[in-house]
Amino acid sequence: MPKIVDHDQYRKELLSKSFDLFAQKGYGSVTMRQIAQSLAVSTGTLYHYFPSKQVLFEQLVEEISQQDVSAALAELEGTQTLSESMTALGRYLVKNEDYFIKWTYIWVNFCQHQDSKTMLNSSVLKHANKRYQQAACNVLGVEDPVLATFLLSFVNGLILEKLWGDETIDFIEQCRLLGKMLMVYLQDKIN
Amino acid sequence: MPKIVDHDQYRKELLSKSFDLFAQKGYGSVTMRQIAQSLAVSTGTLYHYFPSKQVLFEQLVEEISQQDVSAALAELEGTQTLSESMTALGRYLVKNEDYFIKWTYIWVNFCQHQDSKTMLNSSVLKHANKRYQQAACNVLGVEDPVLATFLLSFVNGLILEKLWGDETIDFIEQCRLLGKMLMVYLQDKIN
Amino acid sequence: MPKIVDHDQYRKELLSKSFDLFAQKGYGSVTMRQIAQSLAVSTGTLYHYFPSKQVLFEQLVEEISQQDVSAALAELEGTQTLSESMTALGRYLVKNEDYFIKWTYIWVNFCQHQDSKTMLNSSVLKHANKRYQQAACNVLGVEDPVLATFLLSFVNGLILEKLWGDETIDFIEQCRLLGKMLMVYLQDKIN
Amino acid sequence: MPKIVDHDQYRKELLSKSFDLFAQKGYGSVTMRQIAQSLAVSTGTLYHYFPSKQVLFEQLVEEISQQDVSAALAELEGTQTLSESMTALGRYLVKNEDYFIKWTYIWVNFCQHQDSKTMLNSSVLKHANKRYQQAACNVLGVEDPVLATFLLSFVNGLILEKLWGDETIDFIEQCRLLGKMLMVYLQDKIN
DNA sequence: CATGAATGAGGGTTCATTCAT
DNA sequence: TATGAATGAACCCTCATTCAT
Repeated sequence: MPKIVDHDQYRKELLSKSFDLFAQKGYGSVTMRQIAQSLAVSTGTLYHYFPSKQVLFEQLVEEISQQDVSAALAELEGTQTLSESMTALGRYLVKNEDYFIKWTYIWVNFCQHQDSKTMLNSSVLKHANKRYQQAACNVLGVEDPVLATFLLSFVNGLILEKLWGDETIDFIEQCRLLGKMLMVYLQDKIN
Repeated sequence: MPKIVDHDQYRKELLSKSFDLFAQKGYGSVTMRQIAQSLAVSTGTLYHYFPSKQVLFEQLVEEISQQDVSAALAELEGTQTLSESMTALGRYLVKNEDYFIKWTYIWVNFCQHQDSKTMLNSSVLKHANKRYQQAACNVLGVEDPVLATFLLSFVNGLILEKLWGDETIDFIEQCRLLGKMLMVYLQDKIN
Repeated sequence: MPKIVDHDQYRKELLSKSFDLFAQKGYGSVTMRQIAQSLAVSTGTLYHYFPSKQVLFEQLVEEISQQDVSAALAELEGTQTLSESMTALGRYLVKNEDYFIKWTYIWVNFCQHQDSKTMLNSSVLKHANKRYQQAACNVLGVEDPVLATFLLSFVNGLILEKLWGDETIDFIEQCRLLGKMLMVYLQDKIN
Repeated sequence: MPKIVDHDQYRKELLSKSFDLFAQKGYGSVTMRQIAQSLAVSTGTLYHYFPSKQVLFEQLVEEISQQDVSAALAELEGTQTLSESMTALGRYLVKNEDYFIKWTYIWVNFCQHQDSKTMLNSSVLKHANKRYQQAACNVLGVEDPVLATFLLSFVNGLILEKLWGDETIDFIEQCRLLGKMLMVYLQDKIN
């Protein structure tokens, strides 16, 4: 009977624990020792689960990208009107602000390392993108890719502004504004 | 008499030339040798102008933040209606897409290194923020900070989506959509 | 299970092996690479055992200062008269000439680097000093600090003269001279 | 008319000003920039007067070794008895303690660098040695090389003890002790 | 003569990675 | 499996030295 019941699960555990470190320092500035230390394992063990720093990072990104968006979006369900949805979205952003900022750091880091190499791995990016598009459509209740992109961009931008240290930003206020704009826009479109 | 060099101007020249490299590789993954090589100087010379990699990077960020936003935004002037403004904005983004993506990489890298240290330097961030807010108001023709933030977030988000490799995004289409939404929204507000 | 190494003992082994190099070249002129090479390890290994060149050197000094003086002086025991003691001392110096010269180089280097910094570490110096004083008293068979200092100074000076390249110096002759002087002096004091 | 009346004199001025720096930091740890700065000239100027750091140092040593010993020893003249001479010697050491310590640092550094290279330059050492021997004979009033070496060693040793941080040492007391010992010794020899 | 910008080899130190245990 | 000692290339940075002005 091995000590660790599930090799793969332990691997994922290590990945999720290394998330913060990569987000805070950036890929190029974290060392394998630091990671090992923060995971309370030896470097040898780290290399037992991941063949290289590069791969570790890529698996981390993949892990993030596979976290089920729909599950998260369940929180936004049960809302009837667009207005309610947007308010819920605002609250959701506020609640997970830290996570989203870290998430943004990691993705940006990942892309920064991708475009200097083969963009083969971009499949993970593209796949993630699709799911976010779909999620946006669900939230909006409209199957319009342009509008979905609009929503995603806006949300990304809000996070980015926060990441840049603008503490005056009010996610809820902003989302409410978006809600109003969407409503009058869609209304207008129908007429 | 020493070699005649305008020390400060040369320094700025080196800074602007190092922009691309930092954007492509990220702070932690660029080496001083690479920078020196891409600037066609020796490492010694690099250190003659910058006391450390850290400082070089910080000065680069400062340099970027001091590039005159208003001059750039002059391009958007001469537009009469909001609709025209937004279309112009879209074209502007398309034209400078590469620059904005690099610009985003650099700022994100900068923030990533800041928050592990004293956030004292955030003055440069805050200052830059203010100017972007003002620029947004100018473009909108409305002095509403919430709306300005809305616009900025949206634009940031668009860039970010592009940065993430979504090549399907159409800046012009998105900006036109934003234009429409703003119009009906502002109209509705008046009534 | 890791490689089994007696970390501390190996550290001391490395220290004693680096003694010659520091003595020959001087602190500021030895490189860590040279040290590593002469110890037949990699620089990485060197840094595994010592956090810095500075600390390596300081530990070397400490190691030297802890070498048991009394054990060495046992050689001088078994002598009955002052005259015999001094002759023994002379032979002792001749036998260990090389070591004492190196020893002097190292201590001088150490002091040279101390006085530009906090003299906190001087504890090691003071402690060593005391033990040498005591050893001098033992050799003299007299508990007179002034006389002890006299002896120590003389011995130090002899080494120093040798260090300076004076090959004509004859330790035994000099020590015999010292012996005579001490004898007539002590005799005279009694009368 | 050149700015500097006498090239050679200016060179010596630079040398004597660099004395302290070499003494404090040690040959291997001083940089040409530091020297230039402390001399308030540019590195270029430094190299105008000295072809290399090595040569600068060697010339410094030579300069030291050529400082007229006899002139300095004039202070000890006018003493009648050995006892008086020794007391004068003690005062002389006290007065010039700092200088002698620095002097020792420099010489030790010099030797440290010599023995790893060709000992050709030892001529300067040998020459200096001879003059010190002669000076010692003068002070003693006896033309005995062994006794001269004895005196020199003792004085060297006193300085060395001070250099090592032993602040309890009393040069005058020690020299007086030496005086007594010499007296009874010489007296005894005659009988 | 004097300056200080420029160089690039080399210094101290770190790091991803390997491997004996 | 798990460990951490070991490696050496590569990192950031410094230095003696050169040379255009």
